[in-house]
This record gives sequence, structure tokens and C-alpha cells, in this order.
Amino acid sequence: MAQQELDLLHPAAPPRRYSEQQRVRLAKIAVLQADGRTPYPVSVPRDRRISDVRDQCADAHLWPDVPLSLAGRVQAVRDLGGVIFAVIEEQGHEIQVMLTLAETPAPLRMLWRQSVDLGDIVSVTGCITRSRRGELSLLVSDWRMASKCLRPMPSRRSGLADPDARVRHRYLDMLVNPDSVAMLRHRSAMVHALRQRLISTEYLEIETPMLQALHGGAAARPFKTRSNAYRTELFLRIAPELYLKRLCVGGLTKVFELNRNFRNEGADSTHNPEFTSLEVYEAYGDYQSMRRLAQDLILAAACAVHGRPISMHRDPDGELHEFDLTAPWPVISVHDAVACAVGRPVTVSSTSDELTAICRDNGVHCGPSASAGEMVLALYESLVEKQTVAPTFYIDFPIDACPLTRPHRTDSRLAERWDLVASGFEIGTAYSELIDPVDQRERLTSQSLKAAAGDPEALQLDEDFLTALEYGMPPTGGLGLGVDRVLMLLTGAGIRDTIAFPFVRPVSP
RNA sequence: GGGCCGUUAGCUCAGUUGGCAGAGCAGCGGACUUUUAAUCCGCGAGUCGUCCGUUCGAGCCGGACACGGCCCA
Repeated sequence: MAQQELDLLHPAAPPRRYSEQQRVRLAKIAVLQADGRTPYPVSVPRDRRISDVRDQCADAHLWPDVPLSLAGRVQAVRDLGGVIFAVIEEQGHEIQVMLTLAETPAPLRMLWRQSVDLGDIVSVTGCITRSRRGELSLLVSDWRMASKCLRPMPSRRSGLADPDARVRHRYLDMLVNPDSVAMLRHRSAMVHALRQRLISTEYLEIETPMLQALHGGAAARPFKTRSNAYRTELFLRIAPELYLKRLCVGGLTKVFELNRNFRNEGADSTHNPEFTSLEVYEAYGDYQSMRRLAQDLILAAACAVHGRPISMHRDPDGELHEFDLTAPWPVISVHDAVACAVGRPVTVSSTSDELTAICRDNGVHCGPSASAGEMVLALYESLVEKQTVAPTFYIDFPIDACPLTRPHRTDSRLAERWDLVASGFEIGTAYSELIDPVDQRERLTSQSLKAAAGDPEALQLDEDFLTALEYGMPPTGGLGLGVDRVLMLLTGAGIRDTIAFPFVRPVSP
């Protein structure tokens, strides 16, 4: 009885099943321990980076004839009996190491043979030399295990090809596919360049709430969560827009946020449930000035990634082609673009009946209650975006679908908004912001009616935001760029390659 | 939601008409004093995604499901 209780309270872990290769590697830990060594030491000798040695010895020079210590992951071992060659790698830089009869004490050579596997991280100490074939090499006089690898590495020749495994085990992808590490570097360079471009022109970076009691600033389904302390439902933000505008009311004239948004939708080649956006607001700007800023930011990002203003575009055959971003980016009205796509005249004056027929003829589905503007938008989204390869600004959207955008200065049926589209997907959007609190209240009220009618993407009415507007927000241009999307544009990659850890379905227990 | 493709050793992949489960790399044992995709000899390694069906016999044929990828909506 007492034993049963104990068993229940302290259930034994089920025995782990190890593959043959895992068992072999575990056994090698015992070999190290029998020699008084630990497979996971707190520190190991390392006084240079592998790249330092490579750089200094690039032109046939050798390091001064004094021992130094390097550390890296074992990528290859060639044991010729009298001499053992191995390749260790650190941060993408490799160097050969040699264990020889003459220079390496016999017990250390033996221990290497008995305990080192591909994938182990080792520290090696010795002098830099060249092999008979001229390969820069460290002649090992001493070595330590820095971290024993207990699982067999994917084959270096084949890499890791399974797309699911590549994102689930990104560390493995990084270890065998250099492109994956390069992408992370590109991303870091790009994000830095975007911040640099803004901060150097006196924009202020502010972090606004990600946990919000009301979700707003975009049309999308939110993730819901709950505050225990305040016993209230909260949302992960779908956009930072309404908080950044409060900052504009508060007197900041140039402000931006580069951070994560969350949308409770599926994942595909251009969508991840959490994604990074850049939103910029500038007082006394408008959607025209934001257009110049957007192009500027993307050119800065391109130079950070590629060293010059180009993007990479993948054609239908999978071939990558360079694309010159300095050529002027077309600016086309949404109605003209739709008209061109359907081969019939479409203008802001087109009637609902005409548009219903055009939608039907082009296989575009709209709800029966869709307004003319919503139909134009549906046509635009299904017929224009995917066909757009070169960066193109589509401007002056029907006002129906733009609840946060001010009416066009010359035609109130249009909104002063553009979308930037390239490589078949939307990269960013910008508005001349709606600052009229009376108009804004009406628009959000009609959105909340939609929400009440069951539209899960409708905006919520944020009373505090409206109150802020009533204190007066200066005429303002606002810009949003999808940061992941910009990197996709620049590299020709899918969104899952541009994010270090894209969403993957959790493994079922 | 629909269509197509995929799931076999740690990785990358073959697997014929339904007849003992295969290769390369990786692993294990051995040889080898300058290799660099080292080479040579020998050996081991599998819940063929899951379940059901057809069959004397299923990795292969049929059905359902799961997961992944691509395309379409």
C-alpha cells in the first residue's frame, strides 16, 4: 500500500528509447569520465576565434609559433592511423586540426578516437601550421571536450530537407544549412537599418501595449487571453496604431514602433500568426510623404542586406533573379488597376450592379450586402495583388473599407491610402490619418455594428481613443510596413524562412 | 474548404508484377604517418505515418484518419 502510494506520487519516467547511435554516444561520456574528464565543462581554453586565425593567415602567413586555443564543432574526422585530421567549425568558419604521433601525446590521441563524434564541440590547443597539402591546420598538443553531442547530426552532404523538421528543429537547420544562418544575419541587418534610418532623422521609438483590453487598428481576428489579477478578458494586439496615434495627440511629431503583432489566423507562405510590423507616424505628413519614406526605408533595408539597392525575386521555376529597386516604383489608382485586370472600365462611379456583374464574371465572391467599395476591394485583392511583381503603390482606395483613413481631398468617396505590393503580396500600407473625431466616431460606430452583427474582424469602439482625438491630433501621415514581408521581398524567401521560429502546430501529447 | 504530392535507418533517398527491407552519408570493428566528400576490408542498424480491408502473403492494392508541402478558393 505504502509502496503503491509512493509509486503514484513519484511516477517513474518511462524508459527512454535510444537509437543505436545515441547509445554509442552516451557510452563515450563514460569514456571521458573514466579519464577524469567531464563531457560538459564549465569552461574550456579558447583565446581566439577560428575566423581570427583564418584572417591573419589568409596570405600564407602563419600565426607566430606559439600555442593558441580554438573551439568549434567537429564537422569531419579523417583518421589515417598515424595522423588524425578533423575539421572544426565556429560561426561558419572552419579550420583543420591534426593529431599526430610526433606532436600529440598518445593518451590524447587515444581519447580522441574513443570519445569524439561528429557534432561534438571541442577545444583544441596547439600551434598553427600547414599540412603537406598546404591546408591551414592547428597541430594539437592538447584538447578538451567542450560539449558532447548525444545525437547523430544530419548528413552534411544532404543537409536537412524536410521543411517541417527545418522549422521545428531550427538549431539543426542552422547547423547544416548555412543559408538559414545567413537569413538570420540578413534579418538583423535589416531591422537595424530600419531603426537607424528613422532614429537618424529624429523619429522616436516607443513601445505600446501588446496586451489590450480592446483590439483595434486593423481588421483581423485577435487572440484572446485573460488577466487573473483584473479578472478581465484581454487581447493580444493586432496592431499598435491606436496607441501610436494617442502619442501624436500627446505632442510627439515623429514616432515609430517596430514590434510584434498577433492575428488569430492560419499560417501559409505569407502569413504567420505573430509577425513583426513597423508603424511610423509623422505630424504634418500625409500619404504622399509616407510613400517617399516607405521607399527610402526599403532601399536602406536592401542595402543593409545586399550591399546595394536590389531585391531577389523567385520566378515560377524557382530561379532567383536580381531586381533593381532604384527604378521608379509605379503609382496606380486602385480603380485603374482593377479596370486593367478585368478589362472593363471600373471607376469610383461604377454602380453596385456593374460591379456585381464584374465580380461574377471574374469568379470573385462577395457577400450579398457588399457595397461598391467592398466589391472593388475584393476584385483588387484577388486579381491585382498576386499579379504584381515589381514594387507598386496602389493608391486611393474606396473609403468603405478604410475606417481609420481620412477621405480623399478631392473625392470623398475615396480614402487617402495606398498599399505597397511586390512579388505578389502586400508589403505595407499608409494613410493620411483620419483626425476628425466626429467622422472617426461615426466610422467606429458603424464598425461596432458590424461586430455586433457577427463580423469577427470588425474594429471595436475604443472610447478612450476617440476622446484623445477630440483633444486634437495634428494632420498626420501614418505608415505600416510588414517587416517579415520586406525581408521576403529582399531575399525571395517564404515567410517561414525569414522568421527564426515560425509557428508550428504543437506536437500532440 | 477543394485539388495534387509526400510520410521507408540518425540524415538524404531508392524500392520493379504483391514474394526474405535497400543505397550513399552517419555508426561499429579492423588496416593505414598528410587527409580534406580520405581510401580499403568487414559488420550492425527499421513500429515502411496510424488503423481497417483485400490476399496464402502488403512498403507496394483499396478505404479512413493523422501530419507535412505545393496550388486553388
